[in-house]
Amino acid sequence: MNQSINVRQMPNSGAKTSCQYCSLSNLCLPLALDNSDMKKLDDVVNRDRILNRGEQMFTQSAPFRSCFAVKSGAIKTSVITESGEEQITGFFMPGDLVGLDSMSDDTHASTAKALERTSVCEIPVDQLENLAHVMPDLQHHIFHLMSQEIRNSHQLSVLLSKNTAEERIAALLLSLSSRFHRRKLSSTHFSLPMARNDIANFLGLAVETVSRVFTRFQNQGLIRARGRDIELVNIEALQIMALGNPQA
Amino acid sequence: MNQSINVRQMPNSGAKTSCQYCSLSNLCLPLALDNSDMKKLDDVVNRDRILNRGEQMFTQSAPFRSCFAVKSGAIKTSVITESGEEQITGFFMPGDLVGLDSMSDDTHASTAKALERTSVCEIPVDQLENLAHVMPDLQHHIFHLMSQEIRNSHQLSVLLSKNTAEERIAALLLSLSSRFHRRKLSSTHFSLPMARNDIANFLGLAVETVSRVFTRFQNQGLIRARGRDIELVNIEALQIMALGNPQA
DNA sequence: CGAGTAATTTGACTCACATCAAAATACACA
DNA sequence: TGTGTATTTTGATGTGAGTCAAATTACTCG
Repeated sequence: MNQSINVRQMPNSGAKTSCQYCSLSNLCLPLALDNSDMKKLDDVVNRDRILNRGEQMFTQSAPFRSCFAVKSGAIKTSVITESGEEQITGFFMPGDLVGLDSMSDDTHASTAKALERTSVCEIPVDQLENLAHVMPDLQHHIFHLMSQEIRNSHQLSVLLSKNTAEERIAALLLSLSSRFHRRKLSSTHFSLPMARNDIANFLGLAVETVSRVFTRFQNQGLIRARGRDIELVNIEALQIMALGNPQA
Repeated sequence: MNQSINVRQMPNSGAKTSCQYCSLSNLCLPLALDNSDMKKLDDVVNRDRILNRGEQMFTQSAPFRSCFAVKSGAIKTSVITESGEEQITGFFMPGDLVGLDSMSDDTHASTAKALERTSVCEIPVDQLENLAHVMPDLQHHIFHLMSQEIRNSHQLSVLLSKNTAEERIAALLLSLSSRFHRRKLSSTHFSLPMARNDIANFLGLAVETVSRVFTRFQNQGLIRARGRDIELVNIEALQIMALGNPQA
């Protein structure tokens, strides 16, 4: 709507930072692009849509018109089964692209909801597709992101079908840790963006089980947890834990 | 099983049926293309690679150079965890495209193995990407297939984390049924391409559980099963079963 | 700040499915 | 066509995590 505004980028809150100057450009779509291509991308992006905690970014079955890049905050996506149950399919952090599971379909395959106050860039898909076929690197990058998402989902399937509650939670903590790390944040001390309930749902566990495992990990000196504040005390032990029983 | 009839009508054995005359063109890549585009696709496809049962089409971590379209037979893909366990991530039937989880990466994210004698068309990715640049419809179609695969995997996650053994197996049988149907084969009487073991692995169950559920279904008059030969006797009941407990 | 509500934790009990063991079939191939 | 191997089935038993219930702690907002 207002892509012309981004001409001036000020180190100011609420400023419309162009892709070129966005601190996430090394994680997000611009990653693959040279400067001139980035300008074109810039023009189709609607910046700074803000979502409050709990607010939906899009809803399953609603018309699909845009993907969203997370700028700050965190998003969860979930699918609702015919019997009405929710299954969280992913957590998205700054730099991640949300909505790829609906690419080239006309309705959303999932629901996306903000876990905290979150700002996103909206990228209309028709324009993204147009750009992609004049910009080979962009097409390549989208293929890459989508295949990455397939792989993530396969990893989740492995976790769900092969691992114990402890292994799943250790794996999730380590995954979050490495994602924070890639964003230049502490990999050992961070704040969980999601509630225990969401962790439980994502990992196919009961909330009570998640809670119990957290306290068990704490008692074993693997982590320190106060609410959402998490400190990974013994990463090596967590890694061994996450691997599961290696003799199997 | 018998789309090979089309192959036969071309001169000499090992005949290269063009995409244009392939009976699977309405399921496979050509679906999205007009005649002139299809010719170009045709030129990059290596036809009629044959795999015997158990033979690997590609292996996890091996260099990724091609996707494969299944012509006849069946393929399973699986990922191997660091602890050496296999998780089957999908079953692929004629018309399906295998290898999308590795698109735009340089190594395969999974292993693909033939469940029975299988023939495939090999499509080099670099050429596929090049074609996609110049053919918007092809690009669009690939996006579509990849997002479809993300969704399939999400569905699997739902199954693994929310459903009982009976519900999972009912869902799998119905999924196979509809896939046979789309290929103009009987939706109520078919031969399972995979062993009980593969079903168990895919659905995150023990073989013994799969076997027990099959006999239970048979005793309840839902199916008739003799080895891999399956007849769906009461589809409605299976559908209700697959939905899971609706009051939850 | 304090009341009301939501999120998290803890405990007691249950059960669906895994595991272990072994028999019954099916299948490959000499 | 028979023999050895792999697959499938059936039975007995154990357990990890779910469920139900209730206390505790953390938030929200007037």
